[in-house]
Amino acid sequence: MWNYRPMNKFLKEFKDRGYFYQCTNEDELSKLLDKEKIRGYIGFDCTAESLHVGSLLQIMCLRLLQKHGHRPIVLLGGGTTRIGDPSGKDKTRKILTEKEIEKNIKSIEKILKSYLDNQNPKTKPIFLNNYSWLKGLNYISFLRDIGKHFTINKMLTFESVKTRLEREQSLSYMEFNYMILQAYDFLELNKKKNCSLQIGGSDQWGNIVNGTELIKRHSGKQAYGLTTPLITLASGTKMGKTETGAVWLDKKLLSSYDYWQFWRNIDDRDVIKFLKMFTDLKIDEIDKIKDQDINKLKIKLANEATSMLHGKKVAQNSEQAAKEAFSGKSLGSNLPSINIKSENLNKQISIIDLIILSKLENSKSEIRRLIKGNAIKINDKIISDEKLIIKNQFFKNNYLKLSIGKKRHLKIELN
RNA sequence: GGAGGGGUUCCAGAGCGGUCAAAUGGGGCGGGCUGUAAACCCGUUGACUUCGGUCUUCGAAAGUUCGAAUCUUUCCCCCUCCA
Repeated sequence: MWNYRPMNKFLKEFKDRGYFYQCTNEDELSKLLDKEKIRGYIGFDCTAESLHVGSLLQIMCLRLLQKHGHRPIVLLGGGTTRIGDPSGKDKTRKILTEKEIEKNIKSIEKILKSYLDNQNPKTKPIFLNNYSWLKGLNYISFLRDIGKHFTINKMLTFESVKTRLEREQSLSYMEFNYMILQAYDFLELNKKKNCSLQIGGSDQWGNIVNGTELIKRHSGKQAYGLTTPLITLASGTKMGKTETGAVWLDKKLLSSYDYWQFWRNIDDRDVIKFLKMFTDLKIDEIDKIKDQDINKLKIKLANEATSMLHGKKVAQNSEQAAKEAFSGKSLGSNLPSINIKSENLNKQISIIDLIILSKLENSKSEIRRLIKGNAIKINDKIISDEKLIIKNQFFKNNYLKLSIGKKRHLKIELN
């Protein structure tokens, strides 16, 4: 075709890595990105105390913007979290207190900073909290300036609203306004920060389109939206569970060892896809190695993903710990560990109490069951007596390795 | 406003006076097989236990009964249909 032009590099990589789901106007966005370095934003909801892997794809998008010389804006939804996004929710979610939200924002910001390049002045992320402009809104002027651009007729057609109404589940006026506020955020960022792109998960499509349309009507400017697909695992389940629960991007909530394990245990069928999505390896590099031994690839994935969050050293330690833990014999000096006081031993602590103390399990009945099922090991020896008293002899150089099942290992240190 | 149906253990869903800590399926956990995968097979899945049992659970409260998830009353919440 005579007017063929290659797709913008950012967009191409965005697609190649599997981040792409929908775009408001792909051709024009591609041209714009070729022409200039832009600012793009992603909003993060601050309902939880930290981010988990569910948000990792969005974070990767921010990194990709940086990589191509664009500047990411991170919008922390301090204001909108006070309202609650009804998208994908059956019920009104619980409203958090101001304090909780502030605390969440701080810890989320910290995580994002660890993923992004904060040095390059041209691409370093801009952190904003929409509470700063939402809190002072004047109701009447907001209705006149912004409200007039929204029709109820249209708003009622949005999926998030429709499903609520269809199921006759109440949707409060407060939540109904969420989409307007998010659109307003985009307008505000467009006006004040010259932000012309919003990226979000596919469930945000409606909210994003509202934003670009509002900008068009209000300022006559063109803005763009991009969405990422919902990641589903080959097994059909939602991404983000480990042996212990949610996969937090915060070592206080999930140890780096467990984080590494999460990636190590990815379903075979998802490995290449995730290498593309969640590592910095080049696409052609991944294509070259994709026929390698699947377990090597999983280790690579785990190392890459863990380094990105916790650093290379920690990733290596986790790999080492895993090797030791699964090869069986050695103590696994890099395993997560806890300390117990030697007085506890003098008090004749039983195996059950030791496990309770370690917090690996919190039900004594469950521990008894595990013992019956040959699941509990101390220093790789199966424990079959639930009344076993733990004595000093179990500790080698003040260490003891406690295992539950094949995957949960803990180093217990005496002091 | 009128007429019905329902709220059961993580979820779905049976039970409808004692044999019910509650069928079955899913999920979870553990074991086996393997590759720390998937699939498959087996076990387990309220808490505590001196392993004899004990205690707490079937929307909430009160009641009937020797005995209630099961019957009665009141309350709360959901759903379907008709206006």
